[in-house]
Amino acid sequence: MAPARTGRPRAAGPSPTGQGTRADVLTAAAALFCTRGYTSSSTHAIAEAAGIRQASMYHHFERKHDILLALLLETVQPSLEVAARLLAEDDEPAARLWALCVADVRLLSAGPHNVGALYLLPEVSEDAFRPFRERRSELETTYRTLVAASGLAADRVDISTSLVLGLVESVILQRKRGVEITERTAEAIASAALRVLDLDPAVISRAEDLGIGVLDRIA
Amino acid sequence: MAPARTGRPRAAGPSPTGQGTRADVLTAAAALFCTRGYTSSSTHAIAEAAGIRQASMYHHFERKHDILLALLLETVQPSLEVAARLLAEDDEPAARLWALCVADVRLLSAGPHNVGALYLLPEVSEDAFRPFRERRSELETTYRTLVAASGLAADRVDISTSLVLGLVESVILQRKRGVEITERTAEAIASAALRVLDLDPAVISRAEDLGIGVLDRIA
DNA sequence: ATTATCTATAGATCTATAGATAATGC
DNA sequence: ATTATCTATAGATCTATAGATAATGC
Repeated sequence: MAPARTGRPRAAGPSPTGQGTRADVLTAAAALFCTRGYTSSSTHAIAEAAGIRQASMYHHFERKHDILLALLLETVQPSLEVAARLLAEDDEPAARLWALCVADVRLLSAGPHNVGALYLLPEVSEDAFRPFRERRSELETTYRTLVAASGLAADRVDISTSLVLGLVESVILQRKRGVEITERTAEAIASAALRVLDLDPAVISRAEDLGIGVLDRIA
Repeated sequence: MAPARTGRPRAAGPSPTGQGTRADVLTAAAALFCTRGYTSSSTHAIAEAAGIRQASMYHHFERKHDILLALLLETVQPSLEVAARLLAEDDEPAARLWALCVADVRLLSAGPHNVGALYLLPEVSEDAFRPFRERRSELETTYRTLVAASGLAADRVDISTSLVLGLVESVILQRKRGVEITERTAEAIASAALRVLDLDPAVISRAEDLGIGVLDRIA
């Protein structure tokens, strides 16, 4: 969205993103929330980085909560879309799980800020962020569905799903440490996920091969 | 440490832990920091849970920072001790790595609070917590050393170490979701770590068998 | 006398609201 | 007239310090 054409001009110069004030605020808040956390990032600091005065943010967001909620939802949304498309495909579950892991690692690695770190903020368990937690829970259900369909003993589905999620989420901690995530890393994580499931090596090899095709089709 | 025998009596009754005020404060702060985070937990809220008035905390801790730092250091300390002992052993590296994973998962699962979550707080990257980050970095070095010694291609050591750490740390996120971690889970995670390294299945089996003995000896 | 607590508060925030202002649109 | 910004500020914090107080120890 282009900058507004009406309204009092900014005192501090033009929009840093050139995408309008809402985008300026979200970009500034993402940078601060990912590095310093939510409560420690004042609305004043966000506004300053967005190139406006503190009170002006309230023209675009009713409360500070709404800024983080918007960021969380726009972060999980692309993952949910990939997950929904994968659930509708007919390929082998292991190949689709591999593809989901690669896609999620790519999304977590993309962009200038480590937006996955938002999900680790303690404030996310507050009431205001329930809409995000529900979406996030849907995503985990997709992981669980694909794990279960990969031909695992039923009593290992829950723990295996957690371990797969742990591998994917490890890129968030990696980025926190400043490590750059490459496409090679994404595929290494997805393959590690299949090994964690303890599938037959032949099944794993084929899932990796098929997974590339699945990704091309849906991502 | 037993409650103090001198000093003005508390207005709010006896020490909740029965271990003295310092322990009361650390226990109260652990519960709050793990669930609501650092900046969101006021010194007033900590003091109230500890059974004293807000200002009385400053007799035991110079600054709020020092409370979190103490918690972080006492959380990483037992892991470092296990790691140091394992480095000094002669067993196969894969068996020692398996033992380190089990021991760390046990430590992360122990206690009433999810103290591992402290390590995920964004405030931990502030200057005041550098002493903790240094210890934590030593621990990661031990993981890397054991991974490297397990007979891996040199160009896979870094990524594999990150994945192993990710698996171990996944118990922090598990506990956040309310999942109880059992001994069976601890061993499942350690074994998953060896599979992530893509070691020969026979090597993995033996490492698991030997690992139990290593644990008995050092933990 | 020493100690650990207490009450009171200074000074620095921080969020959100009220209302003014300076643009464009009609 | 509408809009998006601005300035100013109310009211609610929150951390850390100052100094009083109520115990025990000697």
